Formats: sequence, C-alpha cells, structure tokens
Amino acid sequence: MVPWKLLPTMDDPQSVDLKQTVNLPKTAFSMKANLPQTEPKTLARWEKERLYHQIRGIAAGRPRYILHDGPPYANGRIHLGTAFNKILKDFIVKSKTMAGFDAPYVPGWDCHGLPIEIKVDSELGAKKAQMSPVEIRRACRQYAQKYVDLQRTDFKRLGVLGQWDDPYLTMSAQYQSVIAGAFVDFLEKGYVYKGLKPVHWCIKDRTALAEAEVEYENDTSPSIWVRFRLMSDAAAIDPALAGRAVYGLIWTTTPWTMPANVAIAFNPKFEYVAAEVGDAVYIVAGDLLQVTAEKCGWTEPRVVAKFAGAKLDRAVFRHPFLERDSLGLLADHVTLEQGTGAVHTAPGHGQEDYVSARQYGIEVYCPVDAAGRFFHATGAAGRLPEELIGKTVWEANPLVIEILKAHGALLAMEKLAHSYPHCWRCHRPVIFRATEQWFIGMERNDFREHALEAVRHTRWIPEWGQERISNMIASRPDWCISRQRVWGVPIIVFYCEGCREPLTDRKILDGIVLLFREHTADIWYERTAAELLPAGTRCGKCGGKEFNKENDILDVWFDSGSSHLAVLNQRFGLEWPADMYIEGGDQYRGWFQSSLLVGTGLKGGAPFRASALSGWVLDGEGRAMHKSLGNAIEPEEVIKHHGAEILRLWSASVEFSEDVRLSETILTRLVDAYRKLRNTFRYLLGNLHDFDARKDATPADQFQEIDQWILVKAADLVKNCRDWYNNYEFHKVFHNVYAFATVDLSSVYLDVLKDRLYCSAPGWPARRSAQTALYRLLDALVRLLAPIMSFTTEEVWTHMGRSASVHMALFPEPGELTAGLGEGASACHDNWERLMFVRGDVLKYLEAARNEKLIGAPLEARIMLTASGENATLVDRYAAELPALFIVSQVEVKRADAEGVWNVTVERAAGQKCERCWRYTTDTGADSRYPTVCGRCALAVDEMLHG
RNA sequence: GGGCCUGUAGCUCAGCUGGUAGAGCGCACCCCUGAUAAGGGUGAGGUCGGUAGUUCGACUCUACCCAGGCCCA
Repeated sequence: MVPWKLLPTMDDPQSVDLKQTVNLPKTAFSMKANLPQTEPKTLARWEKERLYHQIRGIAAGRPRYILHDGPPYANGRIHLGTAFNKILKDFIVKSKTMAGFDAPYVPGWDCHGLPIEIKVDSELGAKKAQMSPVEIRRACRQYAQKYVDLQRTDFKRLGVLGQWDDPYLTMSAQYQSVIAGAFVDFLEKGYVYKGLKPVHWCIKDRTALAEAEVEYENDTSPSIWVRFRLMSDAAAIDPALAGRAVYGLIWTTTPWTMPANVAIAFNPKFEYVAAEVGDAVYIVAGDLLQVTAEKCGWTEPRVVAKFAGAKLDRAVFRHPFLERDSLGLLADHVTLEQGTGAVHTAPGHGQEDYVSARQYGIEVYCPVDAAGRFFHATGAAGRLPEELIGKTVWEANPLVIEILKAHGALLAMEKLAHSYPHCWRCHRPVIFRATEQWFIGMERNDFREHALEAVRHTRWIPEWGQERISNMIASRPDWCISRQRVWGVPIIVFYCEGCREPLTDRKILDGIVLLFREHTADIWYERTAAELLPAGTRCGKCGGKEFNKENDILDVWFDSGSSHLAVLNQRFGLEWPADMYIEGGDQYRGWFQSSLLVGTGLKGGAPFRASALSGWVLDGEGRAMHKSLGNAIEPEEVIKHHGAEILRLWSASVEFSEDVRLSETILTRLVDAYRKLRNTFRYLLGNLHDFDARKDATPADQFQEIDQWILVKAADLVKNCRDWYNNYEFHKVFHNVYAFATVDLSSVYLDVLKDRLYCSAPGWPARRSAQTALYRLLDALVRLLAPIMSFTTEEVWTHMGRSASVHMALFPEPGELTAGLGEGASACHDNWERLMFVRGDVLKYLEAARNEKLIGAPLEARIMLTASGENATLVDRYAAELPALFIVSQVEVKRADAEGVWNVTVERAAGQKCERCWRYTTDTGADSRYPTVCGRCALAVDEMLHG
C-alpha cells in the first residue's frame, strides 16, 4: 500500500502528487536480463539444491518416461550440433516431467575408438613405440576423461538437467564388461563368424590402417589394358557374336592384383558394344569405345553388336595367365569416367570388389601376405607363376606386365599420375589386402529380417526415417566388428597354440567378463592367456594346453550399440526399452542402427519405442558449417554474447527434425523475441506487486468480461501447448506462445488494462479482477515455458515468491485458467472475439486521424459508431466498455435504420483532460477537492487518501 | 553415382484430401513518454527454387532440372 506515505500532506490535497496515486507496475525483475552473468548463478543454485535429484524424489512413483542419451564422442569441445541435440533432449525430459512423468536423464559418453587413439598417438609421438598396450590405454583413458569433464561442463552450462554426477561411460568397468558379455552372447547365439575382408594395409609397418590414417598423395602407376577370352556362349550375349573370338577388356592401375582376379564387373545400366578389331571382338562400354580404341591403337573398330550390360551377367571369361575362370558380374560402382566399362575384380584387394564378389558368392582370395609378398594361397583355382612367389607387390608389377605380354593379353600400357593412398606414418603407398576379421552375419538366424521387423515396430520421427533405415539395413553388408587397435574392448577369444582352434567356451568367457567388471578390460592386456584362463583349460579339438589371446578389439559402434544393455537397467534406475532415442541424421547408419542390431540380436527387438531425428545445423545460407569455411558458429560464443537461453529459444523456434539454420540475423530475431517474452513477464510481475492471490483474488463469477476472454484464450493455448509438447512439436509451442504474448497480451489485453490497473484505487474490484486474471496468466505461462526458457522462468518463479524450483512444478491445466467461470463464459467470449474485430477497425480510423493531426494520443479522441443489425446490438450492449477497449476517451453508439451500415468517425474528445488518468471527461473538476481530475479519479484518490 | 530429405515474404513458421497465399518478428512511417535501452498504431514486402506436363483450375499431383543437407559409393 504505497500511496499514503508518499503523499505530501493529507491536509492539503491541492499539493497531492497525483502521479503517486497511480498504481504503476513495480518489480525487482529487471528489464535487462544479463543472461551471460545471471545464468551461472542459477546453475549454481540448481547444483547446490541438487535440483535433478530433488526432481527424482518428487517424481518417484509416477509413470516412467525414459529418454536414453546417445553418447557423444569424448573428443573435442561441443559444437552447435551437439548443443542443439542436448537442448532438445532437455526439452523432452523437462516437458515429460512437467506433464506428470518420472523422466530421468542419464547422460553418457562414447570413450573408446580410433579418433582418441590417434590423438593420443600424436601426443605420445615416438614414446608410443616403447609403451605397452596397457600404458597406451591408460593414456587414452586419461584423454577421454579429460573431454568427458570438459563436455560435461559445456552441457551443464546449457541448462540441461541430468544425472551429471553419475553418467555412463563406455570405458567404465561395468560398461566394458557388458560389451564383452554382449559379444559372448552374439557368439553363443551363432551370429559371429570369422572371415576375410580387404582393409588398407601398410606392408612396411605390417599393419591395418583406418581410413583416417590414410593420406592421399600424388603418385604414378602403370596402367594396363588386359583382355580376357570369353569362354561361355557368346551367342547368349548377342547372336551376332556366335562363333567369334570374343574378349572382355579391363583396365587397371594395379597390375600386381591381376593374379588375384576372379571376376569382371559390368554396369547393368550401361550400353556395351562388341567391337571387331582384326579377328578379335572386344566388349567395351559404348561410351568408352572411342577412347579405348585410341589407347589400344585400334584404327577402325567395327561395332558388330550392342547390348545392355545386364547381358554379361555370369558370362565366363578366362584369366589371361592362370588356370582360372573369371566371372562376369553386375555392379553399380562401374563408371564411365575411366577405363573400359569392365572392371577387373579382385575381392581380396578392393572394397567394391569385395562387396560385389560376395553378392555372387565368390570367395575372397588374397595371395599376398602381411609383408606384401606373394604366396600360394587357397581360395581360388590356378597356381601362381613361381617367379612371383616371394616378391613384393611393387616388385611384381613389372613381372606381371611381362607375363601378360607373354600371353598376348596386354593390349596397351601407360603411366598414370593420380592420387593414391599412403600410410600417414611411413608415407609409403598402401595396398588393399584381405585380412581375417570378425563379423556378425546379417543372414544368420534371419538377423536381417528380424532387424527390419524391429524397424517396423518402432515409431520414427519423422516417418520417412523408417524407410531410410530400412533401406540401409536391407542393403548393409555383414557387420565387421573387429578392429586392429588397442583402445577398446578386446574380443575375448583364445586360440589354441597348437592347432589355432578358437576357444569360445561360454563358461570360460563369462569368467573373463567378470574379470572385466572388476578390473576393466585392461586386465586382458595385463595378464597372459594362461593367467586369464582357468587352470587346466584344454583345446577342445587337439587337447592343447597353450593358448594365445585374440589381439583385435571391438568396433566402437558395438560399444555404443550396447548402451541400452549397459544403461537401461537398475544400476542407473532405468528400464528397457527406452521410450525415445533422439540423435542426428548420421545416426541412422550409426547409433540408431547399431543399437537396433544389438537389441534385435540379444533382446528380440529395438531398444527404443520411438526414434527421433534432430536435424543438422547449417549456416544462414543452408550450408554445412565448417571451421575451414569460417561459417561455423560456436555455442560458446553465443553463450558468451547472448546466453544459453537464446540457444534454447533458437532450438525451440525451429522445426528440429529438419536441417536447421543459425546466423547472426536469426540470433538477432531471437534476442528480440526473448526481450518481448521477458518484458511480458516483467509487466505481469510488476502489476501484481500488491496482489496476494489468497487474499485479493476476485471470485471468478465476478470477473470482467474481457478478463474472461483472455483467460479462455489462454486456456486454449495451454491445452494446445500440452499437446504440442506431448508430440515433440516445440516450435509450435514457441511460435504460439510468442504470438500470444505479442498480440493477445501486449498489444491488446495489457494495453487495454492499463487504465483499470493504474487508475483504480488499489482494492477496487475492477482492478482486482484484472490482477486475478494476470496472476492466472503469469502462473500458467511461466510453467508453460519452463522447459524452453529454463533460466528465465526460474527467475520469474522466484520473483513470484515461490521457493521451490519451477522445474519441480507441473504444467498448468487449461482448467486452472478458467476455473470458476460460469456458463455464459463462452457466449461472452464470442462477443469479445467480435469486439476485437471492431477494435481493429476503429484503430485504422484512429491512425487516419493521427495522420491528419486531428489527434495524437488516442485518448484525445471520441469515436462515433453508427451501426445496424447485429453489429448495432453488439456495440450497443457493450457501449460502456468500448472507450476502455479502444483506449479512447469517449464512444458514442448510434443505431442506423438502414441495413448494412457501419460508420466510424473520429473527433476530438469532449471535456477536460483529467490530470490523473489523462482521459477527457466532462466531469473533470466536478469534485472541488480535486479540481484537476475526473469524477472516477476523484473517488479513487479520495479513497486512497482517506480510506 | 546410389538411398533418404529440404527449398512458401529479409528471418522463423502456418497453409487438411488441388480453386491463383497467411502469422509473428524484422523493416518503413506515425503516436506515446505512467511497462521507457519500454509501449501502441498503420503500411510496404512473395512469379510459393526452376521448367514442362495432368487438370476448367496447382504452392498443393507427375516428370525432369537447379540449389542445399545427411549417409553411402
């Protein structure tokens, strides 16, 4: 109750400072947010109060909602994409919590794998050579932990609530043992097999290289054109070829791979021609005939037949110098960029060769050992020429060329400069070489079919995600789960030293899993096979007693794909399956898929009921962000300049399942939006400074009609927002709440309310009615926005005098807004909706009058309305309310006799301007005690002065 | 090259099963100075990525093209 003290003297009303009798908004809630400074304080408070754990306490026993966190890789600082994704997760968790669920959030990190090992490699430099695997692993663990800590700080700074003090780490002993156990399960269920697969291989370092360890450098290679005699029926390809000497013609830059040739690939979509050159006929892609003829020195090749590549399916050719057939096969990777349109295929020495050969059931054949030397390998017919045996692949190049010449199969040769993969360490050219790898077979136990079925039983957001991942699973090769690396979970298999038979006895392997749980997987490297195995272990095949350990580790996708096994359990207070996984689009190939495969293989279904896509973050022009392009925006920068709240607001403003954009322009718009929302809260708080809901609230049946109108609108908004949150449509929440604050509140309702709030005596029913409405609005809006504007709503909540966090509250119910409104509310609501149109029209006339300098402020105006029919009835009924609604001093309503009349005229208001409320009235000065104010204000002031 | 996706005013978004486009913000101009590094009003902005089809009629259907994104190759 402010005024009393502020008034100069009660005895001398003439000197009353009228301004002090106006109930202006008052609040400590500042207009300027200073988010970069205030957010850390809010975070500190949440930390101190252990808010996340408090929420767990009050949510205990509610229906559960489990969002399972996809583990970011513990390398580098977070970028906009990871920040966006984490914020979306926070929206989901907070909105589900406020919708009445128990929605825990356990974040995690992916800690193993090549990128970290490579970083550690380069940090260790030469030292690494002297280090044991255990020491290297220790360094990797330290590195991963460092980034877990850094990223955790970054994520918390975003305002994301979760179990940050106990996250899951794939490198923890518990998790590692689960991974190893999952491998044993796959093994036992018969999914796992050992096979050959080509990988990048450095013959000097005798090691497999990952793609990231390969550097492309310019090099010169011999390129050769080699012919293969067609052995199968030429007429089957085209009748014109009957009885001719037909050849397939391939081109390659790796002559040394010729001994490993087992097939020739053609593109089924291309048109091929048979070109007659002398006695021979060559099959070449039509578009490449010209260039091939030049290379091979054909003067006038004559096309004798044309046919689709598909005709060459399973044609049989003869290897130029080995007792071996070479099968014609169809493959899309065959291009017209170079060569002849017929691709020499050696599945032991090329990724595409490997894939297409597998589709034809052709065995992988690799007659090259770890040192890059030829040997007599099994897997394909034909004995290699002895002159090649023991030679390295580089030595073999000229030899092979000579052999081809001797067999009359070499049609042309030239040097080719191109970019070729080199080892990043020794910088020597690398080769592709088939090596032994562990696989999970997609056809074993109908795995592929079951996985596809699991896809169908899952909800995909957006829906096309189902098609995308289905296509991927349908066409993916067997899962290669082994890596020749150190930083990861070892494949726990032993081999008999005597007969090389793998030891996969479940009981023994389970023992290893237990050891991992106790010591971490480091134990595999710390102990010998003999120390790991129970005493007396014997080879099931030969009875041998000596064993070796497998050296390979598991693919990191196997690690993260097992997260649902390691985390969705009692240890973390969670349940299997999760309700939701939400990650970037790259995870259709990554985590969505690996999780689904592990879930399908071991638990019979996907580990998630729904999977949502969080879009890729692009720059303002829709291009991917790259540090090198200089168009990347760092979350850190945004937080420093604007605050994490702006990043949250941005995340809510966009349709997250599509690719999203961020730029300075966009940020500016969001800062504007933030200010508007903040000011709306501030205004609501300011006008409630003398309002105690328990004592001052107006009974709903005494609400003014316009107060009912806004409450009904707000109830509708609340209802829709609850639905939108439930359906993860955060951008609809943002846009509609923002529009509500801007249009319905700021420019209409709050503006109209000013006179009633400011100029009534504090306790007048008209003012209390407005305040009650404002209170309901504030109480609803603050909770409605809490999942998105987590910092600001907390600040508002505090200023409302609430002690517990807003994040412990539940969403408003629509009925809270309209509680107590009578039957007539909806009819009256319709009237007011119509009045709003009238208002819009009147404002146009006021603007015209303003432009003509007739008026400045709208209170200088008097409106004359002439209407007929229903309009007349409406404005007549509400005539007394119209001045307030239009914010003018007077409104005169006239009913016209004719039909369809609607006239608005503006003139200067009559009477004198009231010094207190600024309205023009004819009773200004009527009360001689208060000569400068209107009758209403005289009453108000008098009441304030004398009670 | 393949799979999937996106392209409506400067920005972010609406536009259901086809009938020539909407909102908020921003912008311009004006008003207010009792939400004041605030508030209010009015107004100007779009060949709905392009082209060609289907149709009486397409932002909405079809094909192709262009630009961009993710994942493969």
